[in-house]
Amino acid sequence: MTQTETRPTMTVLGFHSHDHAHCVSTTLARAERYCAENRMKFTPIRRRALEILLQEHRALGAYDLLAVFAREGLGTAPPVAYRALDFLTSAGFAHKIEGLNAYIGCAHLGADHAPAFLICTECKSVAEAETDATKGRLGDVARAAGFTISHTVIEALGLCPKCQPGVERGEESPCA
Amino acid sequence: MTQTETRPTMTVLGFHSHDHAHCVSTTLARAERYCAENRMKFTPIRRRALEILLQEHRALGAYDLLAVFAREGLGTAPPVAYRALDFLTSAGFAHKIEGLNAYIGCAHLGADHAPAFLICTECKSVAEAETDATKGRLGDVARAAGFTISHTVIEALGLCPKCQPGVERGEESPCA
DNA sequence: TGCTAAATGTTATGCTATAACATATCAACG
DNA sequence: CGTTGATATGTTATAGCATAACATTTAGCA
Repeated sequence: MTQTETRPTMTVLGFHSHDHAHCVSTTLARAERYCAENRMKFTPIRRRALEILLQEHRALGAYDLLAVFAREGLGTAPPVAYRALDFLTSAGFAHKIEGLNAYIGCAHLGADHAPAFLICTECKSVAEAETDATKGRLGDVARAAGFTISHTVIEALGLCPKCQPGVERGEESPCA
Repeated sequence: MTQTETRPTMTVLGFHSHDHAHCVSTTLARAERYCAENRMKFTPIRRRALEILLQEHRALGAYDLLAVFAREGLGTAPPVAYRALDFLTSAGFAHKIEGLNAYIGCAHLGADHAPAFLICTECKSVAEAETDATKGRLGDVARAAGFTISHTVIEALGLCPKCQPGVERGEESPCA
C-alpha cells in the first residue's frame, strides 16, 4: 500500500525533478482561490484528497486514497473517496487514468482541458502533457464523422526514462 | 441486456451504413486464415466471441458476452469470457474500450496497430480510426520525455451524428 | 428561525477482473 | 501407439472498482 511518510522533497514531475513540496502547496492555494471565486466548496476532505494525490504524484486507486482517509479518521466507506474524486475530477483538479482505474492530481486548474498522459507501467509514475494539438487531430477525425466530442482519453503506457532496460539505478526506488 | 436475434443486415459502422452481415463473415474468414498462418488456435469459443462482437458492432461488456455464452451453452464462469477476450485483444481482433470497460470487434487483423475510437455515450456505437498520425504526435511528446510507448489508449467520448440533440429519429433504436 | 441545497455518514450491493487449481485436448516425438 | 509437454477449458472462489439508496448533518439564505 501507499505510504505517505518518508518522501523526499525533490521527486519526479513529468519525469523531471523539481521542488515537490512547493508545487503541492502552491497548487493547493490556487485550488483554494479557484473554488472561492467559483462558489465551490473546497472542504477539508476534498482538500486533503487533492493534497494526497499531489504529494504522491502518481496514479492512486480510490481505495488507496480511502486507506489514507481511514488512517486519518476521515472516513472508511468507499463513497467518501469516490465523492472527493468526483469533485476533483469535475473541477479539473484531478484526472482519472482509465488504463489503470486510478487517479492523479493535476496542476492545471479549471474544468476544461484535454490532457494526455505518459504512464510508466513499471513504477506507475505519470507525466501529464497538455496536447490540445492531439485533441485537434482527434477533433479533425470527429468533425469529419459528424461526431461531437465531450471528453477525451489519451494515454500512452510504457516505460519512463528511469525504468528503461539498461538503466542502472541507485538504491532509491524507481522513478521516485 | 443485449439481444442478438432480430437485427437488420444494414447497420452502422463508423457511423456509415454498410452490409454488416458481409463484413462480419469476411472478417471472420480473414481471422481464420490469419490464425492458421500464425499457428494460433481459433477455437469455437474464440470464434463465436469475435462473431458476437462483430455482429453487435458496439462496445460490449465481458459479462454481456458471457450472457450470450450462457444462453448458448458455451460457459457461465467469467474466465470463459475473459480468456476469449484476452485472445482476441492480443491478436488485435478486438480492442478494449477503457473508458467503458467494454470490448469491441475490429476489422484490422494483426496485433500491432494504434486505434483511436469515437464512442457515442448515448447509443454506445463505436467508430474506429487508424490514427497513426495521432500516435506520432503522442510519440513526439514521449520521445522528448525519453519515454518508450508500448501501448496507446486514444478515445473520444461524445455524441454520434444520430444522437446529436435536435436530430429527430424514426421508430428504430438510436444509431443501430 | 426555518427552509433549502449541498455535503457527509453508512449500509448494502453490483460490476469488473483474476487467482488458483482441476481436467481435457492436441501436436510432436520416440 | 503411447508418452510427454504445452495449450485450452471447466470451475470455484475471491479480489478490486464503483455506485445505489437512504439517513444525517452542515451551510447559506429568506
